[in-house]
Amino acid sequence: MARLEGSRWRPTIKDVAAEAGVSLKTVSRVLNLEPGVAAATSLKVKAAAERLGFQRNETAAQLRRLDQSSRLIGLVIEDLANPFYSTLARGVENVVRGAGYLLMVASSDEDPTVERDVLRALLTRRVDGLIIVPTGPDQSFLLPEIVGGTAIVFVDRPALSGRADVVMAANAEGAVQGVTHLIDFGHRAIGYLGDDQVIATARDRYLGYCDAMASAGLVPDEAFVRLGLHDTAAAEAAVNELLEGEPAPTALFTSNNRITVGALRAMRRHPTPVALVGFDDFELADVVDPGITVVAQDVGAMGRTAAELLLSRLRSAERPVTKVVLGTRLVVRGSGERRP
Amino acid sequence: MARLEGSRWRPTIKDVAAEAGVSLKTVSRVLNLEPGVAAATSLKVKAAAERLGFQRNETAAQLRRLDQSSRLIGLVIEDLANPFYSTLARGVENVVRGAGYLLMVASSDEDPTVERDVLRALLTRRVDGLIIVPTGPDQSFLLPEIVGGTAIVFVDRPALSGRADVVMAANAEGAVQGVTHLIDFGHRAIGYLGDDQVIATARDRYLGYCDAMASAGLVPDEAFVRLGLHDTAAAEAAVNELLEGEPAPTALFTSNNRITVGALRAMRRHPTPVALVGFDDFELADVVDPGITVVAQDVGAMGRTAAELLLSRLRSAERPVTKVVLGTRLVVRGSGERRP
DNA sequence: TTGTATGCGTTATCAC
DNA sequence: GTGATAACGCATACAA
Repeated sequence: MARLEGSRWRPTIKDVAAEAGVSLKTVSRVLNLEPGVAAATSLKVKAAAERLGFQRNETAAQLRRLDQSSRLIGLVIEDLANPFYSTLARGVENVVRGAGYLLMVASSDEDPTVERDVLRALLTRRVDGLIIVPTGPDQSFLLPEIVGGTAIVFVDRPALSGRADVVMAANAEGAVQGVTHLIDFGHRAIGYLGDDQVIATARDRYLGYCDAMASAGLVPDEAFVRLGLHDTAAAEAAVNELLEGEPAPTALFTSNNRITVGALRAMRRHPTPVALVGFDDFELADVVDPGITVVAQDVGAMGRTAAELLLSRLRSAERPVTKVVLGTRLVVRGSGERRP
Repeated sequence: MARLEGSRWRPTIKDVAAEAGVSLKTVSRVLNLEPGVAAATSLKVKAAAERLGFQRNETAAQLRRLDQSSRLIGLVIEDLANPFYSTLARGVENVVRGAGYLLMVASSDEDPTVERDVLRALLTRRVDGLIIVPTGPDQSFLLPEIVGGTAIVFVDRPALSGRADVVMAANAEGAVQGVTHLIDFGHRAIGYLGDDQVIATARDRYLGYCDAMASAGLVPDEAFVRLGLHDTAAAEAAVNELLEGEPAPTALFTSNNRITVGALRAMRRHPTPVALVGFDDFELADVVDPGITVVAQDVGAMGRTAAELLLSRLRSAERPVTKVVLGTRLVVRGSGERRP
């Protein structure tokens, strides 16, 4: 097959200037649409640029510009392959690209070390702003960056309370909503499946579960609570255990999309149907039988909101720090309305 | 709430040099781990950098470096929110980040104009390489970039045949496999649901369908073929039409993940069960009842392979152009084994 | 309307 | 071992 020969040479505005027989500055003016260039000169320059296949080196331009802005936004999420985060990322992308920014994405895999590494990498590239799903308990190493002029918005989970903008869901309230729904349908033995409690959303949702139970005068049976489930396989195993227990819960609250999927796998193999409400909506929730009742958050809106906050922060660093809490919505589909 | 004051000043190596009482070049040597610096000097410099919170400006470094490499990879896919592409993206990310590159992602929404715009934006940022799911019929505008030294790998669909590396699935063969499976189970009236035929994968899979039918001595009934379906809603409507027709097909081949989801929605409302085989696996394929038989491709592997090809191209521009075709795998789960 | 000189933050060259 | 100086590709200030 053919070989690719990269000459690795790219024309600069200097080359264009020589080609057009004008000065470097005139080329710069034409390319930046600055006024004060004769129409004929402009045409000459454009033709020369076209002939040479000139393409501006945005990296060099950024270096010299007064504001040093890179028009680059960094996004750090847990896992790009998780539909929750990819939907979030798409929301962010739509807004920032509409404003002329390019998006750099990195997955942290919930590992604070990885998170620090990718953040450092993004910062050395001088991104104008960062949208971060924070991992671990302490993001204070980012404070100097905020002072240094990098805009930062946390999303899904709070961090650097009061020092950076945050967009998140009403996690506790949403969990209360979902668990109360199960209680309203007559359930008392409600199992709870949750992620690692170091994750803020996991803590808040578990609190919501406890609150809802307490409000109904119920005491959660510790045997029905499984925490620290971080993937579908762990959730599947935990649900299997719960359903095989004696007594078994009559209902389950699965507190994120990974856990709900794992639970569905486990429940397929169990003859006795239990009620199920999940936190997070997912694509086929309406297709399985029965449809899965969920506490839905608008993940795309969460991403868009975070991006808008970031852009607004870029425009005015003086705007007061904002925290946006997006409401959740109970979507009734059948699985949550089974009676004990 | 608090206000954020960005002083917008960042220390440079010049500042570090002054702080450490050495020359700029010595700081550079220390930061780049170049040999020939006294241990004491090195410590002094490191301490000064630490005190000032120095962070190298990678953008400036790139500008002066001889190879001008940015350690940036651009990825252009159709839609980041589609699990197929986000899984692909994650595969790419894992490989390139492991090699010290950062990933810039952009969705083209299958629009050639958007594709050109984001590619131009990525190229002005001087990405070292591009991984592209090509949209539209002509990517020849990228040829100068290959010559200019940008490595390019196309993924999922071929482009610039023989001039750039490609990773794709065995689309026609996979479709043959799926449709033949339905034929083997006694189906003759097999409906085909496909995306817009300008998309290479859509064309190839439809060809596979036709081939499989022909091999069995069957003539596809035009009334059973619906093309140009680009989202779940369109697929759902098309399947509704097919299933309400007289006669209706006894089996369906849905040729991508969007279409399969739409078909499942439609089929939920139809009493007569039909057989179904889909192209692309998806997360809950084993959870719905019956499980969905699919022609699966390893999307993560496709992303990883594309990234590895790209890295290898970055290492040697002289390597012959390569085309990798990844096989598909029929996953039997129940929906494709219903008899007419 | 156009051009010259300077500098952004870093790496490269070459001298000491 | 260390440092002065040029240069990367472009924008900026200022001059003509």
